[in-house]
Amino acid sequence: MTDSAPLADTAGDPFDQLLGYHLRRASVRTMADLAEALAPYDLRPTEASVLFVIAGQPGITQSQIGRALAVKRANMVPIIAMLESRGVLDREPVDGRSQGLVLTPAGQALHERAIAAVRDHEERMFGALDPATRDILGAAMRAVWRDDG
Amino acid sequence: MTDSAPLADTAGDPFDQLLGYHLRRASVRTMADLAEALAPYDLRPTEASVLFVIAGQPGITQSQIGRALAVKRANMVPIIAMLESRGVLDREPVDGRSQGLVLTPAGQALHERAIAAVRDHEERMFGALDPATRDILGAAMRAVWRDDG
DNA sequence: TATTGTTATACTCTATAACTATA
DNA sequence: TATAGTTATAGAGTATAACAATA
Repeated sequence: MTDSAPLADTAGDPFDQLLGYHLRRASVRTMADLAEALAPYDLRPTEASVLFVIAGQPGITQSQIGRALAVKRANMVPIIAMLESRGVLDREPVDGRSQGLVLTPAGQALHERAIAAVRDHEERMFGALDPATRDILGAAMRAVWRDDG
Repeated sequence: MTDSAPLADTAGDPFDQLLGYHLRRASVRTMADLAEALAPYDLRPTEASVLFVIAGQPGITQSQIGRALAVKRANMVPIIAMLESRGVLDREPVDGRSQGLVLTPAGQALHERAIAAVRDHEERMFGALDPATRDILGAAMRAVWRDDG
């Protein structure tokens, strides 16, 4: 090491160079804000994401949603059950074991409100970043989580 | 909207423009890899981060660590208790209610191993990104989670 | 009055194992 | 054999409320 290296700085912040740490902190803060934004609709972030998928692909099954969102089959069960019990979605049997999922009118209305809440949330979290930075961020994040499956 | 807009694409991926979604997916994958990387040392990511802070600031109290890491006071208790019971750290009373925390020799050795594991992990997760992108990423993530406190 | 450490408790999300029924 | 839905269960991290002891 050189004798003029700013040792105190490195010792003072052990996480300075650790992208994973800042990624985690940013994600926790973002999720907390999203949870708060969706709370008025009694929606958890995961439930909202499921709503988004069904709205975009009516008739999709819960296993397919799970694969799209990286939510395990077993964990999809209570999410779908909750949304169904609230009258947000309907199950339409496609064969003996699968059910196509579609939003009810109430579900479509809820979806619209969730979309608006998420848009506001995104603006709060990332609105201060310039578009070029946002693009780099999006591409990099995709590269990180898509690197495998 | 223009008549040549690729509607199918937007409908096909409702999360395309949602930075928070990709941030979350990247964070989950990164945390899973980190957990796996630290598992051989029987260390949870949060425990490792506490180790890092104490190594960088010997004598720090658990409340101070909590503030630095955004871990609630109440949640610091079992973490510190676990690390102490493992012989990783010692408590040195500074006044009647606070205890300065320092790593034991075993704790320092564990810290070194954790550092190496985290470095390998960071390389696995972000090594494919070029340095300029990593810098932009780090700055943007910081801006997101530091925007308030 | 404010802070430290603590206990108790609950929620969200993730993970695995195993079962039934169907393809 | 493989897949869909399901049940049960566990773990990690986060959150709040409240308390005693100390500053």
